[in-house]
Amino acid sequence: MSSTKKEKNQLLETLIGIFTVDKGKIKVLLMHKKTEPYKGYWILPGSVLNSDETLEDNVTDVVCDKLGLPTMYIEQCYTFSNLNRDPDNRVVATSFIGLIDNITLVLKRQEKDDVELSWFDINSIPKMGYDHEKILNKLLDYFRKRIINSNILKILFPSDFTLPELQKVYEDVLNIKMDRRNFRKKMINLGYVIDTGDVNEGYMGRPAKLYRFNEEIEERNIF
Amino acid sequence: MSSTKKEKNQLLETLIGIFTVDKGKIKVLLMHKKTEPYKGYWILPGSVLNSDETLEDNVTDVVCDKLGLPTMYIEQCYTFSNLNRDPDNRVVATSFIGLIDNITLVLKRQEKDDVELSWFDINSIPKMGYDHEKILNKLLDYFRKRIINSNILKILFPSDFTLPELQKVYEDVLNIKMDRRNFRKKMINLGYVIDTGDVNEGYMGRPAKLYRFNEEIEERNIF
DNA sequence: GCAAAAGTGTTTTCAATACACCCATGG
DNA sequence: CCATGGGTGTATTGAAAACACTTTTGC
Repeated sequence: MSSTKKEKNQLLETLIGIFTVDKGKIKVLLMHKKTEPYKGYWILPGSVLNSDETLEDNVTDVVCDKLGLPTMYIEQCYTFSNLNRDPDNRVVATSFIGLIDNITLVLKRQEKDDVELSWFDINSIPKMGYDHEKILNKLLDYFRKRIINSNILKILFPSDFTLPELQKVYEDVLNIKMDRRNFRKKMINLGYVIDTGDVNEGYMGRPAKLYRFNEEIEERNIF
Repeated sequence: MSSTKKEKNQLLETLIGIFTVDKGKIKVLLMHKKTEPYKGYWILPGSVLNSDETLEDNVTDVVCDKLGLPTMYIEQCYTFSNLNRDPDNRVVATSFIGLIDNITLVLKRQEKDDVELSWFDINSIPKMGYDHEKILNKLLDYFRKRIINSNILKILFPSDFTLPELQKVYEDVLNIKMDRRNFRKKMINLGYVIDTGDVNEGYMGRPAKLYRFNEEIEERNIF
């Protein structure tokens, strides 16, 4: 609302949508805003760019220092420059996606008690502050395209996984249904995944075989 | 882009790679720099962002006012933030591709005598100033991806064209060779182009049929 | 009639799709 | 033995790829 105390001409900020897979669902990490404007709303984590760092360095710093997460894979998505994005200043935002697998996340996460973070299912996003819902939607579009035209999901499935697990995530993100047999054929015959020889015991029903992504495969359309 | 007298903390600029098709070749429009630094080098057109405009508005203004070109189709590509991009200031650059067909270009272009512009074949780029060669390469990568996963080339072929012409451009940009029969089959059978019923007379050899892009086709992978 | 450039048809291969039954485990 | 979930095979369709000869024009 008011041009309160910030310096003028604060120009560039980063915003990051961090995605992980938890129990077969894609989640995004959002931050609860504790000050006006948009107090009580959820926002994408981010930070104003300093003059001595690149956007990518800034994002990595935000991830590590502010959120207490390990360094992760990031990709730049889009730069937003609408005049009224921020009620106080003219701020241009460059958005990123960040991907981290749940195992690394749990192992290397350091709790920060000055920020309230929460993981949201990408199909039920809460009320967001600023234009962050629009930005998150663009990040999701970008993520979906990357999932279709690459095997980027391997970053979220680094260790042994089952094909039904993987299929559920593809179906969840792309919002489609796939035939189990055809999915297996594609993944195995086209060489995207490799049978580890192990099985996933201790669950209901027949144990599933465990696979890992084939690192040798070139970047190309999967769906 | 800057000279030695600008204010500090000049933060954000736009850069645009404008592409057109001329005589079956893709060309990019570059500007000859007349002042230090990088005097005599070629650079991508662009301009510093004002606080009262979006990046997209800024690009459109550059295109119209500085270059004397008609408003054209643009897409944002990538934002570059290396610290040493510009020797004088810390400048972050958001890059765009611009596409315009040669007929509209010739009809609506207004000459500006304060800038020296030249079209370069994308396969023989001159020595460029700043980090613009790196940025142009990224723009070309982006453009190639868009050509593969959409029928964006239709913007450069708005009026009647022949399939051999179109094929040559695909081959030129993607640096591949295609079979004439298979190319025709794809374009016609999958509905990307429509036979206008006219033919291209007055050239050597058998006259070629004229086609136009099918506007009804949804965005999807072509190659 | 010949040079130049464009048009055309067939076969093979392989991924995409559709579809129904059997298998391994836990309780 | 039954409920749960995972694994498997076959037939069809359609695009991709490979490949050589004929047609239309200008000169």
